[in-house]
Amino acid sequence: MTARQRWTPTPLQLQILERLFDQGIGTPSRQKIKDITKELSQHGQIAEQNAYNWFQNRRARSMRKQHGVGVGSSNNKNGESEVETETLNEKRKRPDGLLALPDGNNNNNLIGTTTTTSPRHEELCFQCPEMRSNLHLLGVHSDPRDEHLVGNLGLSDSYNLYDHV
Amino acid sequence: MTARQRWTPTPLQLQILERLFDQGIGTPSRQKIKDITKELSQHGQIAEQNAYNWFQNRRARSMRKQHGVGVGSSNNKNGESEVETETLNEKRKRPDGLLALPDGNNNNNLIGTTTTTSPRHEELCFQCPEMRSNLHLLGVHSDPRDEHLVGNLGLSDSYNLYDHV
DNA sequence: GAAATATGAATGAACG
DNA sequence: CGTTCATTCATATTTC
Repeated sequence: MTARQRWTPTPLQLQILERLFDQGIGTPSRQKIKDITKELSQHGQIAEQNAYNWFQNRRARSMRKQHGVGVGSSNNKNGESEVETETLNEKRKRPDGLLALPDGNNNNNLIGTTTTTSPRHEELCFQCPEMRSNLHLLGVHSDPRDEHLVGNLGLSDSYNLYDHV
Repeated sequence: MTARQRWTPTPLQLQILERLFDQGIGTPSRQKIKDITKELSQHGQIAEQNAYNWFQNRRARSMRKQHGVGVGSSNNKNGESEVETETLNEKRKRPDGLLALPDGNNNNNLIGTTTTTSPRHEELCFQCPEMRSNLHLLGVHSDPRDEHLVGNLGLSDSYNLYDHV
């Protein structure tokens, strides 16, 4: 069983998540999580728990400047609120113009004992699609069915955005 | 340039780190990390994050040795006497199966030159790890806050209410 | 020099 | 919510 045990968000999903995190402040409500998950499902495999964890991790990572070295940047003792402005931080940085990557060897199966020394390394796996997503309307379904997919996450349904507008 | 993209501890630093690790500090607190980093700074360049990561990796590595991964074949490379009786607590078990994604959508055609004129292929080729690597190298990791890129991400107006302008 | 390995770094998931 | 564990990724190092 070589299935992925760990969810890995696709770039599109990441994009959406980042955007949501950027505009959202804190922990999304449960309904929101469901909604987001539903939308993200259109772009890849995802569960509500994944989205929830992602937001939690994201927030925890954002608030890691004064408390601990935690995981992330080197050391940021600034008192500025990074929660909304961490745009300046660059996490996934790749070194300067050294990205002249060798030809894509599309096989990193390290456990494989076979010597897959395929001499042909013609990169062929790059069909990067447009980043534009047809992510249109997020279903504003007023379906308050309470699914216990992730159990009680302790999410507060305090501000239901749907009711606000 | 071409400097150490990755921190490499000097032998002296490694010595200190190992000694500290041997003392039984399974989880050094942040203050400890700071202190240790201070100490290590006298022997070479280091950041708190480095020390933190080092301890994390060290601990994870030790745990792995004890339990034995048993990936696939009987790839048992035991014989390490370095593992001490530090913290052989019970390993955190994670009952899988919850997020076992079906492999139906994992067969991403990388070549993509087929006559698949399907209109929506946004996330078609973004599941395999090898592609992720290539994408990283190419810096295709989408900019989180790129407005025009995210353009019609379709953050529906319901969500925009957080965007208090 | 390429493959195999060691290991630092990133991150999803879980615990308290 | 903050912290920690576990897994993966990327790169430095070693080996052949």
